Amino acid sequence: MDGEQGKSLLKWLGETSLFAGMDDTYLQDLCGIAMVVSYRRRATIFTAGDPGHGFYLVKEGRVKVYMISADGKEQILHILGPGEPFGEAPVFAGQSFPAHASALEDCRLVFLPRDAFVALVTRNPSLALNLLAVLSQRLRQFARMVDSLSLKEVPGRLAAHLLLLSRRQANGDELELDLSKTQLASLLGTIPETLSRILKKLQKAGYIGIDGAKITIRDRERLAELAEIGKF
Amino acid sequence: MDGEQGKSLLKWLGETSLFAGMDDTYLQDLCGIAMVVSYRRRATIFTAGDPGHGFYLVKEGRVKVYMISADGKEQILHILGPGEPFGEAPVFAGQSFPAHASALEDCRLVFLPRDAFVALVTRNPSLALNLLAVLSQRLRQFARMVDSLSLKEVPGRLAAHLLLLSRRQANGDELELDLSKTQLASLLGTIPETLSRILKKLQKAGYIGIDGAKITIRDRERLAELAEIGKF
DNA sequence: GGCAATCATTGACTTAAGTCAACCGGAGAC
DNA sequence: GTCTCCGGTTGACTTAAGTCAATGATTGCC
Repeated sequence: MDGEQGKSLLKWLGETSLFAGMDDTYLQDLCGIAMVVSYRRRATIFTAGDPGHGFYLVKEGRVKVYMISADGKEQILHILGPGEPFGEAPVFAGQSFPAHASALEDCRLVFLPRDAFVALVTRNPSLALNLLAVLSQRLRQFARMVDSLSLKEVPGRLAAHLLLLSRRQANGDELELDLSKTQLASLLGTIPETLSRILKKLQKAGYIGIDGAKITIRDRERLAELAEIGKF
Repeated sequence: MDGEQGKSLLKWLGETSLFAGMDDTYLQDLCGIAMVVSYRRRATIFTAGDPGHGFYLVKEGRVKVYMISADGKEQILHILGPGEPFGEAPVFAGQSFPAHASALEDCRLVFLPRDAFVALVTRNPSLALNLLAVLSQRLRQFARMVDSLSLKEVPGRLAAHLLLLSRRQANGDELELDLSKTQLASLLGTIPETLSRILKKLQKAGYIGIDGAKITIRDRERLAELAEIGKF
């Protein structure tokens, strides 16, 4: 690894929420074990059942983690962007990856091999706490997801997602879908046909305006209620 | 806290998977901050949104962690038995409990207040690793649950659950449901009526025999296939 | 020991959402 | 420039599973 790259990688790692506030000496160790890898759009990063010899941090691009049913239907579990880690479960709970991961866009990832990383965690309580925070946060997301899949209908899930995007993008009542509708359907636990119909239904009912991937929230009040109640 | 109880609590804590292999000095600290609390069957332990000032370990009895929809339908996220922790998410990801918890049976819990516990984790890398393992394991469970809710039909989920119970109880092809059918329905993301019909359907198809809460697996092969494929 | 309350089962009906198939339109390939 | 392919949309139809209601079966409470 050349010095210039090594240095900027160190700086970058220190800015991720996982390693924020860590001593430079530790970050140096980290850089020593880190490997930067690239994947093209649609490339498979790992598959359920693969032995997990380490985990990843997204440096550039976006990644999806998902499950596939026997007949090929896909359910996206997470979308990860720059700075976010994924594939950590097998690092601490032994075994293998429980899900598949692939690149949504061309991307660059940092791979951290398991053993060296575990050793680092052992010597570094604040890193352990950061990790615990990340995993706890993810458990929370999963709980919401189960709640939503089991107790809400598609319109409710969609409404919740639109409000989430709106909050994230902080652009008033305007927002832009950052996934293809096919991928969004998979994230919401449905199929493109259904998503398409429900978007239109929400538009007809005056909840939203649609212009391609651009959505305008027209009645935030009722959209929030729909997300809450879960039924249209 | 009297000496006799304090001593046995220490021994008990040392035997849980979370604190296994921890030094007695640390366990002593732990006992110092632990509080044993009792709940009657059906009692609420915490509610979604409650500030999480600590987490719990089940000492005796069983606990359910669940979500409730606006119209009262329940989805069980976990069932916890002796030795298992719950409510840890808010300890590390700030904020409040994301779900509800209540006692399935009269039970006795150990409550560990947040701040003292975090301090302990900081000084104790092996505890941190144990915790990371527990949370990772739970993430895995959640991934399976999302998979199952989104990509499998009720018969598939039920088949998977029966096989799980059979493995856990290790009693050949005989197994006993350890939850009321209403609670089982809630765990599988359905309602008692549907569960009842599907049990009967599996019986008619020769997959299982039913005698109250006692189930006999009659065709493990096809049951496994059903669990895998997810469709009847 | 009998009454109330909860749990389980069954039937008739409704409905959300999936399937299958056709079609449109834009992006990129040649 | 035209062709192909993929993503999105729409319509007609099917189906798994939920709702509502009634009835039994158990459990446990005075």
